[in-house]
Amino acid sequence: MLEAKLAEASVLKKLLDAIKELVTDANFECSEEGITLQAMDNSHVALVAVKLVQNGFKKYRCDRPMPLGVNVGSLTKVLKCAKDDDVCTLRAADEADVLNLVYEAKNSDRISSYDLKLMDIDAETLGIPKTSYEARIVLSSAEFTRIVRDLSLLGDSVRIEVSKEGVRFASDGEAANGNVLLKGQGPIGKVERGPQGDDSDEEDGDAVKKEKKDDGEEGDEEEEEVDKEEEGEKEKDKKKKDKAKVKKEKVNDGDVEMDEEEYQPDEDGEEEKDEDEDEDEDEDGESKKRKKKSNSSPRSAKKAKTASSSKSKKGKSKANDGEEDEDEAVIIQMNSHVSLTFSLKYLVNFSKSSNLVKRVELYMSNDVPLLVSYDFGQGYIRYYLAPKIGDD
Amino acid sequence: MLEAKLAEASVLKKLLDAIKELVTDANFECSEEGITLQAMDNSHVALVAVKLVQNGFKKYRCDRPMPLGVNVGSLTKVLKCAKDDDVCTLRAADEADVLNLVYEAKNSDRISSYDLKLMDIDAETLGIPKTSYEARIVLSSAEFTRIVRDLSLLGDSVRIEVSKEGVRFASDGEAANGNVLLKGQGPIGKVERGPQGDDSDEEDGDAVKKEKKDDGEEGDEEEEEVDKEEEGEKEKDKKKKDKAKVKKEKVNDGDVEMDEEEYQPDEDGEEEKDEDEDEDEDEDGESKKRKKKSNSSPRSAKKAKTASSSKSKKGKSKANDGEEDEDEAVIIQMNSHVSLTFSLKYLVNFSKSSNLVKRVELYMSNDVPLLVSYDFGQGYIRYYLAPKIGDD
DNA sequence: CGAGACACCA
DNA sequence: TGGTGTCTCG
Repeated sequence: MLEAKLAEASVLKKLLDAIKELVTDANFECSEEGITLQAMDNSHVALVAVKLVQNGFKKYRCDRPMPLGVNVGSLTKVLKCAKDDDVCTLRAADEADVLNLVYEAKNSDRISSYDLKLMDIDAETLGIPKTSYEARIVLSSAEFTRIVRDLSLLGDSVRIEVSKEGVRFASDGEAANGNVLLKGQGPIGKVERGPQGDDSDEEDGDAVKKEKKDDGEEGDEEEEEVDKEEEGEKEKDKKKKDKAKVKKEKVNDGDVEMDEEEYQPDEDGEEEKDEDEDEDEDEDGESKKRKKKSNSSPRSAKKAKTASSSKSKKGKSKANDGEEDEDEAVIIQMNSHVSLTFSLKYLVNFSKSSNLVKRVELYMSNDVPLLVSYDFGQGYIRYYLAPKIGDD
Repeated sequence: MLEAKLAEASVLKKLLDAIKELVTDANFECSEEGITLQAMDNSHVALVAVKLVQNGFKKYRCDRPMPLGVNVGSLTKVLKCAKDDDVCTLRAADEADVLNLVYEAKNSDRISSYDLKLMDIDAETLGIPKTSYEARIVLSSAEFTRIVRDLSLLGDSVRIEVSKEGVRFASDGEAANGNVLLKGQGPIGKVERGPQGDDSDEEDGDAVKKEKKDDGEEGDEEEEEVDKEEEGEKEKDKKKKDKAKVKKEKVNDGDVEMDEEEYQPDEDGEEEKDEDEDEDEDEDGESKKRKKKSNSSPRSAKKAKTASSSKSKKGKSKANDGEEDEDEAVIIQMNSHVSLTFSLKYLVNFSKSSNLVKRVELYMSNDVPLLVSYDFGQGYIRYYLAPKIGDD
């Protein structure tokens, strides 16, 4: 028995709008912690992971874990029948073959009820790729949308390069080449943490296939071999980082809002700096400067809040003028130089989630899938996209 | 000789936008009472009737009845050349082969003149179906649009069911079933009147063909036989109702603004309650309560106003807070349980008229065409749609 | 201003 | 039935 009441149907509507062109069928996994969905896109290049946490619901009850296999297109249609501000209740009996959605108008003189046929979907065990990264970018989701849309006019791929200079998005096309450089707010610091969530333990990052790079002419120096040997490197690397992460989170337990400030980068900053890149010689210098930046990071306070964070954040930014550019600031954290090439088609698709929340986070390491994370108060939607191989 | 001056071209524009996809050619019948248009849609399933009453014009003169056969698409194009707030004058000489449209900008520094070629169109004598109904629903035209558009995502047909519970729109589709229940404002009363207009005398309700029901799996218990025998019932029924209606209209003649209040439901309320349904046992009680509802009915005052009613109404609802939900309230009147199935495609099409006026009225009786009526101050646009047969 | 939806056309 | 153009919505 599942009964989940959302205060506003709009969240669900936006989520499904965001994934409907990526995924045709998917299981909504309901458990007492909330509802999650994980699915590969149809070409198995991208992976999408959605979570709606239990306490983001007005009311939530799920007696025992149950997968609800839905056709995403059908669910999207049914959700189109909800007004954005309708109260939306999802119900499914155990072993039910339909998911019942009830929409109640705010003034409650209209009650709509929809029964969506459920289907059995093979629960493909999807490995979520590694959870620690060499680079983390936080920027306005609207700006991210704009960048990938702009570049998609020129070419099919974008090379995302994180360096001390900032983060550069570059695309080469038939008619024109273009690139966008984001400078970042303050000095570049170390990557302070991976995405927050409960899927940190799943470790087989191979669910997202490597995509054959089909355009762009630069840097094919390593190819597959590096891919293999990096895999080994990453494995060790990840263990190290997980250890570091544990320490970090313990420190943060005392004061969640201080997580960025209290984090000690010196240890794992040195540890994590390992492979291919050799431009990190002066990173210690940057680490020192970074402390100043961290103190002014708007993200630190926002990120730790749960549930209604997006609302409260908005109110805050209205209230005090000093932070109204909070949505615009670009935060760049980097342990080592990262350069990856991705299909713009997917990134454009991912960026549809920008209507969910003002900020988006990008996590990258060389030769592993990019993570694009939209964390809204009541949960998150995350996309993983394998890089095109052969990028420099 | 016809000369008809409209204060705002927008009315005509909207009217033609509303019918242009339903009708390709039609006669505008001009007489001293105004201009009417009646046409079957191209597949002869739906009938559309438009009236522009004489006193809704800024100036109106029509010496003798004349039909103006126009290609609706062409007229639409010509009307697109008018700005919404242009003063629009229609002119046609007797026996003319063109209709002249003149648009004068409000500041009158621009005068446009268009001559639309006329054509001879067989005046198919169109029977308007019966004018008294077992159920009457008045609701926000935007909400009606929304409901039929939502349900059209799921299936091809909608079952509209009026009961004491309210009015339910239900559609079954491949992927999902859905229904919308509107509760109605206040207790459910008797049907207090049919649509107001001058077409009450035309009685052959068969102009709108019965449409073969092609989907929906429930309730085929009766089929054709009932259809036949109901036809006889309706014939008697209609006579009774027409009598009642005459009486009613006489009452209303004295004070058109009071038509709902002054109407005495006891007589024809009893008379009209006749056939199939047996859930009217407590309707007398409801009739008494209904008076209270009627007094607060926003529709009564609004309906009778002419010309600029929609504008003034809007201003009013802004001005005094008590009536701002005037546009949202659902009024349900029912003599007996009604359940009919219609093609959503047509209803969606009809609902395009919602930009003409905030409220729409639905009139229904079992096994006869649905009437969807948009009454704006200067006239009306009404649609008749045959039910799919075999519905329960 | 972009994108989805809808109608028209081929 | 699919593609294209327009329109309205976000």
